[in-house]
Order: sequence, then C-alpha cells, then structure tokens
Amino acid sequence: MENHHQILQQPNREFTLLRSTDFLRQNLNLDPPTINTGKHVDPSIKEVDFFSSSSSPPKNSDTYNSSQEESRDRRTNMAKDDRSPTLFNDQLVNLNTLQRESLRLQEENCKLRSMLDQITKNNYQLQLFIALQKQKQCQKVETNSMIFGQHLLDPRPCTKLDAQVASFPDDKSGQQGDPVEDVLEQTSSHSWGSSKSPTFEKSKPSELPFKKTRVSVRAKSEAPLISDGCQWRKYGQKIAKGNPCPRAYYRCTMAVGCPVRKQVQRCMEDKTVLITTYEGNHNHPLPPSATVMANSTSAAAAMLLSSSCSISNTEALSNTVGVFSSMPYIPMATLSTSAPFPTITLDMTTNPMQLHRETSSALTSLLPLHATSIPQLLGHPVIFPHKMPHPLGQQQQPLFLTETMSAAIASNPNFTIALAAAISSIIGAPIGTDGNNNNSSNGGSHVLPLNGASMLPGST
DNA sequence: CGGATTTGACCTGCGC
DNA sequence: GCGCAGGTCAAATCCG
Repeated sequence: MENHHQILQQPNREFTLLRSTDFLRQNLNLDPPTINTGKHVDPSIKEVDFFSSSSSPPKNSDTYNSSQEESRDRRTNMAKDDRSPTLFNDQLVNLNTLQRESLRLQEENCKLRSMLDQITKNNYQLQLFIALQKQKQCQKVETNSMIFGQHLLDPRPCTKLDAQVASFPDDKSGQQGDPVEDVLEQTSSHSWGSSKSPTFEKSKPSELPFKKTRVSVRAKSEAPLISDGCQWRKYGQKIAKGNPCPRAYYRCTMAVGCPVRKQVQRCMEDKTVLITTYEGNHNHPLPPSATVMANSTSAAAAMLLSSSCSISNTEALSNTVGVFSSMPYIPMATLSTSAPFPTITLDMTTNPMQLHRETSSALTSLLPLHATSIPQLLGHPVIFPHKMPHPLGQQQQPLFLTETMSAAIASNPNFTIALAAAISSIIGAPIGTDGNNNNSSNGGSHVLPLNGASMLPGST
C-alpha cells in the first residue's frame, strides 16, 4: 500500500511508466510492482524487467531465478492462450522499453542526487574559495594599476591568505566535521592578532593564520559604548598611533569562552563618531535584539566581500555593479582589504539623524560575520564619489549608495530595522529570533548561520 | 566582597 | 637583530 501511495506521489514520467506496468501486471496476473523512490535501485525493480533478454539476473539469486522462470512459464502459457499474440507481444515490447527507460531514469536520478549532495556539501567551501581568489586577484591588479588616480586597495600582498588558499583546508586533523566549517573557524573564530590566552589558540608558524574578516560600524553616538545586546568586558586599552583617542578592547562575556571581541574607538576627525569593530563568532545564542542586526550586517559584509573586488578593478568600473542598490537603508559600506584583516565598514553616520543612546542600542547590534554567506547579487549601480578616510588608518574601497538611498535613510527614522528586513529578504533567509537561521531551503542559496553559534564545534 | 575597569608590562608580528 | 605598533595579560584599583 505504501508503494502505491508513492506511485500516486510521482508526478513525473516514472509515474506514468509504472502505472502502465502495473496495469499490465494486473492483466498478466503478476505480482504488484514495487516502486523505489530512494537513492538505490531496488532489485525488485529489476525483477520487473523479466522480459528483457539483455538484462542478466543477479548472481546467487535463487529467488530471482525461480520467479523469473515462473513468470516466463506463465507468460508462455498465457501467450499460448492469447487470441492476439501480436498485440500482446507489442505490449510486451512496449513494457520492456518503458521499464528499461524507467530504470535508466532512476539510476540517473540516483546519480544526480548523489552529485547534488556533494555539491551542496562543497558549496560553502567553493564560495569562500572564490571570494578569497577574488580578493587575491584584486590585490594583484591593484599593485600594477591606479584607478582614477586613487588606490582602492592595499597593495600589500596577502601572503597569508594565499598560503591558506593553497593549503585549503588540511589542518585541524583532530577535528571532525565539514571542512567548510573548519575554514570558517579559521576565518573568524580565532582571536585577532597575537594572544597569550589559553582560550584562544596561538597561531603556530606551521599553521598560517587565516586572514580574518572584521566588521566595523561607524555610528554617531555620545555614549562611550554602544549597547548591542551583548555583554562585554573591557580587557585593555591602547592609544593607537595616529589617533589620540584611546582604543578600548572588549570581550564577550555572555558565555564562557566566547571568542568574540570588539574594539571601540572614536573617530579622529569627528569625535562624535564611534567606531566599533567586531571579530569572531559567538558560541552562544544571541538575544533577539542582537540577532537581527547581526544577520543583516553579516549578510551585507559577506556580500561586500564577494562583490567588492569586481567593483574595484578596471573591468568592473566600466560596468560598475554593486550589491546594495536593492538595500535602500544601508547608508554606506566599505571594504578594506588591507592587511592584516579585511574589514567591512558600515557607515551609519551618513544618516543626518543623530544617534542617541537609546537609538544606538537598537541600531548597532552588530555581530561578526561569516564570510562565506555570499549570494551573488551583482548587477546594480554603485556610485564612487570619493574615498573615505578610515579611522584606523586602513585604506578603503568605498561603495557609496545612491542619493535615493540617502533620501530613504533620511526619511526613515528606523532605518536599520528596515535594513535588516531588506537584507534578509534579499538573502532569502528569515530573520531568526534565536540566532540560528542556518537553513538552506531558500532555493539552493545557502545562508550560513550569521550569529555563528551553530558553526562552532559542539554548539549544534 | 565580587565583578568590572584601569593600566603598565609583556608578547608577537612586521618592517627596516 | 632591533625597534615599533598592535594586541593581550594580569595585578591593582574602583564601584555597587
């Protein structure tokens, strides 16, 4: 009965074929057919092909041989009694052809499913690899050319990145799991820079550190620290070169061993601008207030990573494309590929509305990204008016938005909420409230869990 | 008193 | 090898 039910669910050609064989089987007083909807072709399907002289029975299958002989005898007897042997033979020929076709289709289906599984597995890895290769190519181009008389990329070679790409990914032998996750771990979960803390692995010379990506948010705020829904503990403060304002170092304390850190520093040019830079993946669920913006900014940053290189080279400049024209509420986004880490900067300061403490709390719940969430959303114009100086002294690739977007920003007091919704709609992933929206059911485009919790070993 | 912050020392990477 | 700068540690201090 279950098999018949599966038949009814076959909306394709197999359904028709199998219904035909079923009809013939009933007329021939044979056993009901069995349908295989799984990955493997069931031997019972081959049994259907008992009329085929070319099909060889499976070895060591007595039951098959006996049933085949019995069926053959039955066919012979029925053929003797058949008043229309020609018509019957035609039916047999058609049945044989249909069954062979059905078998072939099922085998192809199995192969395709297997290939699809493999492709799905490798999708994350491939996307990350492509993004890294793009960055690498862009840096090579930049070393030899000036675009509009302006450096858009840091000319320093990304030796570590190259090495990592070349050895992709072979270490972490003691860790099981998807290699893509291993790469992601190297991408964003390790601490930035050197560390003596036992919580964070010290990068060994034999294990070249992966070029990590940071997300930086520029927002006007009078508050010394932006409330982003997470709990932070300050562990250091430095006065960076070139900026009299001290840079504070914070570590996430919402969970033991959470590797996420952030730097907070005021802009040298505008002391009202607070620059918050995040790195790492949380190993714990995020509060709802932090999840939305985490998803949004992570997605935006990931798209920047995937597209900015094509934007910055000369070929793309003649046909300038970008990613944010369909995100009307992102004021400005920049990508710095300068060493040591590529930094995504989302500039909220173009919004004329001054962000006060309460507003900042709702707006800037930025959390680190996974750099492989790279939906290809190219094909929209982006304006390049000027180069924005980066407060941390990094060279930028400015991706400024259109005036329409700026107007939308100015007119929308709650623009980051709309930003989250807009990006989420583009990515195709729902805005999760638990921070675990690591689904892949959006028509094949894979959106990684943007809060990173589920990407960490043991957190799934 | 416990947790958070401050701050000087230390470590590491990188350029010269 | 040396010096510089960024990042981190951890003891001292502060605060509720």
